[in-house]
Amino acid sequence: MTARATRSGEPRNTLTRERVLRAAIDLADERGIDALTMRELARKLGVEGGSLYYHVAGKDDLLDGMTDLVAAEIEVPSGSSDWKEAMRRRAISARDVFSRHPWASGVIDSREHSGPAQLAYADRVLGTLLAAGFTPRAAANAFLILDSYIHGFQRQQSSLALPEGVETFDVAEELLAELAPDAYPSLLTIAADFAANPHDEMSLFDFGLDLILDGLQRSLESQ
Amino acid sequence: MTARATRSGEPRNTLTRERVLRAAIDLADERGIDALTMRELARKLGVEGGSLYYHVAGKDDLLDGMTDLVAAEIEVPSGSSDWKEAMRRRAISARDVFSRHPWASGVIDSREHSGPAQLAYADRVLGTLLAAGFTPRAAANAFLILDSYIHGFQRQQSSLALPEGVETFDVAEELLAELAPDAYPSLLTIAADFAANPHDEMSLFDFGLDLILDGLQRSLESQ
DNA sequence: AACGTACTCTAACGCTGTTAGAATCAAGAT
DNA sequence: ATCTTGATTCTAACAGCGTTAGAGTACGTT
Repeated sequence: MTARATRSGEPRNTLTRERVLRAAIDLADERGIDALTMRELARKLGVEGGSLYYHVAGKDDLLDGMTDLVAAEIEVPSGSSDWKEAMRRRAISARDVFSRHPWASGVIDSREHSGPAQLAYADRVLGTLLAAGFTPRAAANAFLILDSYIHGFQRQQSSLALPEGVETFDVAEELLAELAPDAYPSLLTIAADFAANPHDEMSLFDFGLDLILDGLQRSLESQ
Repeated sequence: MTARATRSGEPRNTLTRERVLRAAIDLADERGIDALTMRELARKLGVEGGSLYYHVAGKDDLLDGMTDLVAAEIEVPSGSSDWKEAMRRRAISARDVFSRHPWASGVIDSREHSGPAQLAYADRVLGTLLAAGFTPRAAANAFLILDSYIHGFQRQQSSLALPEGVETFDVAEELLAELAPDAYPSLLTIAADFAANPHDEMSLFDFGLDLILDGLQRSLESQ
């Protein structure tokens, strides 16, 4: 079973930190973050549970490595003169990445260690804002607002914060109307509107994104 | 030990769902969400682990109940004519609540079921926005942006997303300067600025909050 | 051919959430 | 007073989790 030809000098058939992290990301993508267990990950790699600890310090280290690899997927602004367009592009890129890895947003939120890719990402974003004329304090705040929105949007996509794991707005509307007709009238109005006028995910995201970017621009001009 | 006088008709010395939830919140407040284990919670209540399952369906139900109780602490807008002031007040109230219960923000984010208090909270907020003239879609987006900012701010307060669990900016500055002097220049600039000009938490929060509220008002006027 | 390092396996530890059934308690009915 | 009944808690175990120490294996180097 381990009879793999070793003709070339490259290490053959042996695990790597990178391979472990990639497999972990795949597993979390396919079956959810709760299915990511050390033994299950080992099984996916054709290896026994304890063997992973040679390449990874523990599950915390595993999660940190995964999130940093995901952060590296986010397209980072590079020398663009238009800060607004640069922020829009990186926000949309981040949204795409988090949509490919739905578990990542929540894991990043709960983790306190940042890897090099996350630090580089933050550094480039903040650098773009500073270059645009934002004060350090304003740049930090702009970064916080934008990133919070991206994460919040991802969380909303994952689960609409409505009872019983409802997924679509029309189902939510029915459920609300039956369960408590008069208890949550505004919630019902919103659900009904979204059920009647379905928006695609992209335009919904852009709506809030442009609002934030315009607000940031105005605060920059009056600074 | 269980010899408690039972003179009045009230149930004496017996557990309640409410009491279990309150004790769980206290435990999470005092020793962190990771210390909240069924056995530890039981010990705090002077009872054995399995006994909790008579009052609570499981740990998921426990967490859902806790978050809903916390959500009930948030001051909700009531019949105010000024939507902006109402939103500011409830945002600040929410920030205070999440600052009293630092674990709550993360738990709410990772949970998909919303209890009655959370639904009522959302309903009142959305109702205020709708009454102010926001379209359903704009109201939903405003809610998302504001709530994301509140959660994001809380997360930033809990951990500044800098390496090694750094807490204050001046320590972060030193660490960055030593570890990688030229790797993250903008991050260093920000850290240096915050170390030199310490802002209190409140003014930092208000800074971003006002920016968002102004942006929302503008989008309402041009709607 | 033997060595030594790099990698993996095995087996166990303590901890977690959860459950079924026995035990206990409080109190109303007879 | 005793019996009965239902509500509440205890006991003991289960499977699964992350983690670790030490034994085992493979393989490039000498």
